[in-house]
This record gives sequence, structure tokens and C-alpha cells, in this order.
Amino acid sequence: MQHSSDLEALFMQKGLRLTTPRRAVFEALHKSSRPLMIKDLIQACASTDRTSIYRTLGLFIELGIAEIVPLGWKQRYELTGPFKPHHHHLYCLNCGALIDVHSQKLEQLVAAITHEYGFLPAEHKFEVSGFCRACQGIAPLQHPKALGTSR
Amino acid sequence: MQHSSDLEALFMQKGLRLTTPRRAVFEALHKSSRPLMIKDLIQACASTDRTSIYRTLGLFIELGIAEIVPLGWKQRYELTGPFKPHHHHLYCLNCGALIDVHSQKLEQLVAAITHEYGFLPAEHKFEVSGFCRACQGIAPLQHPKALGTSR
DNA sequence: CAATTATTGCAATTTTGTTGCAATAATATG
DNA sequence: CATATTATTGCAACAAAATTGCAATAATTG
Repeated sequence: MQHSSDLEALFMQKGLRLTTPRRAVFEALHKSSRPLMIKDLIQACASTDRTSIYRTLGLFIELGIAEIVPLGWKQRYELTGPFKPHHHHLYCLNCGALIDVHSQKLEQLVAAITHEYGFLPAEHKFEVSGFCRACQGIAPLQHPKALGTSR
Repeated sequence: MQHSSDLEALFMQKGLRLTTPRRAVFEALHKSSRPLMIKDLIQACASTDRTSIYRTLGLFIELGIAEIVPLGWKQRYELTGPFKPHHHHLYCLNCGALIDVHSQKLEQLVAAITHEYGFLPAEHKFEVSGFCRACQGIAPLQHPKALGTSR
């Protein structure tokens, strides 16, 4: 992967070790087109202990290369920053579809709002749930429970 | 509380029963100035079973009178809609301070973005984490772990 | 190669969220 | 008012998510 070198450079620079478990978590996240639930990560990194996966996620988040994506009741995890361009999601409550959104206006608004309060932003979350074009009219209004990553 | 009648009216209208557990969850959320973690809710509604609290939260969310607020790794729960005006948060990673944000521009942006995709929005989340005015400079960059509701 | 430090795996535990079902409480019906 | 119906709850058991302490291991430094 062409990203390996960037990742190695980042870890080197911070005096951190790019170990097998960390590579595994990174690869699993990188391969996926959508944010992964923890169970999917654990499955994908079968030879890595749960604990290390959580610790790695925490580290990635501190480094700004991963983030928690809150969809429904469950957290999901996704790469961001240098390895997957920062974006947000439209989440269909009926079919689970995820639409990636890149909005320059939103980024500007974050800057404007935080500036107003003298607040120094580190990261921000923006997620919209509702109904995608295909599911409108058909869909019963409900709260997302067990919509898995597969749909 | 002057809200009781509104709540009763809403439940009546939907053919739902405003029972003791539901009142307890509502009151706990209503009394709190910040979103509550589930453990705080369970503590506040000591005479109500966990299961009923979760079911009540699910119901409130469907009714649009409560929402999940994702801060750090843990979900929190807060009233919204008719009982607490819709808003978002700036969350200080150092001291846990929460600043409420009301932004008309953000609401407009949600409409604009979703319209672009033919997406029908039901709800949206917007949370910014970083450092409040007081904590800038002092604060070591870290990820929020066990910042309780009390700070 | 020895000493130091970073990182991991393991086991145990805690916290969070879910499920099925019988008991209960509220409401409607005759 | 008694009974039938339905909504809602509590309980117990479980499943999933996340955390903790600690000893073992791997990498790095001197």
C-alpha cells in the first residue's frame, strides 16, 4: 500500500512503533469503505487482542488519523486526516445506506462558531440521519437499532 | 413543572401512557443542564429498571423529544424539541466543559446539504471537541476517556 | 549483550445495551 | 362494576462494548 510509508513516517516522527497490531487495525479501517463497528474490527484483526484494538483506536484518534462516527446507538470507527479525507455522513434509517459528504461550508462554519467562543477546535462530528431518496415514502419512521455494517 | 401538561398532551395524542418510569426519565433529563450518561440516568431513576430506561429513551428519541449526544467514547442523552431547544455543543477535552451552541446557519446548512442528495433529514448531530478559552495553552492533547458528567 | 522503554496479550471486571416472558397497570367494553 | 384487552413494566439472563492491572514480550538504547 502506498500509505504505509506515510504511516511509518508519522509513527517514526512521534517516536511510536508501527507494530503488527497497529498495522492490522490500520489496514482493516483502510480497506473498508464505511466506518466499522468494533465487532467488525475485532473480526478483521482476528489475531489481535481486543484490548490492543481499543488502545490502537485511542492512539489513532489522538494522532488525528481516525475518529469515532456515531450512528444510532453504536459507535463506529473510520480513518480520517491524511489517510481518508475528512468527511461526514448521511445515514438512511431504513436501509442503512451511508452517503459521504464533503462540505467546505461546514468546515468554515465550525471555524466561525468556535472562534465566537474563543474555543480551539480539535475535531468535530456532523452526522445526519433520515431517509435516502430510494427509501422515502416506503419507510416507517423508526430508530436505528441493529443495522449492521453490511447494509 | 409547567412542562408536565405538554408532555401529557403529547402522550395522550399519540395514545401512549405517561407512566411513572417515563416521568422519572423525563424529569432526570429535564433537571440536568447537560446530557447524561446512562449510568447517571440509572442512578437518577433508581426505582426504575435499566430496561425501562432504555426503552423510554428509545421512545423519546422516536417522538423527537430526546437525542443521543456523542461525546468521547460514551453516548449521552439529552432532551430536545419542545422541552429543550435544539442545540449543539462545544466540548472541552481538558476540563469537560460544555458550551451550548445554537446556530441558525448550521440548520440551514443541513437543509442545503440534504436537499442536494434528495435526502430527507430526520435528525442531525453536530459536536465540536477541543479546548475552551480557559484550557488553551495549559492543556495536554489527549482523548477524552472518563470525563464524567460532573465536570 | 544488558538495561530500558514501549507495547502486547491475557484474564478479570465493568459498563452498556438487548431479549423473552410473566406480572402488572391502565384502558376500554359490555 | 366486572371482565377483556392492550400497553407497559420488572426480572433474569444474556450479549456486546469497553476498561484495568499485570506479567510477558519485543524493540531500542547505551
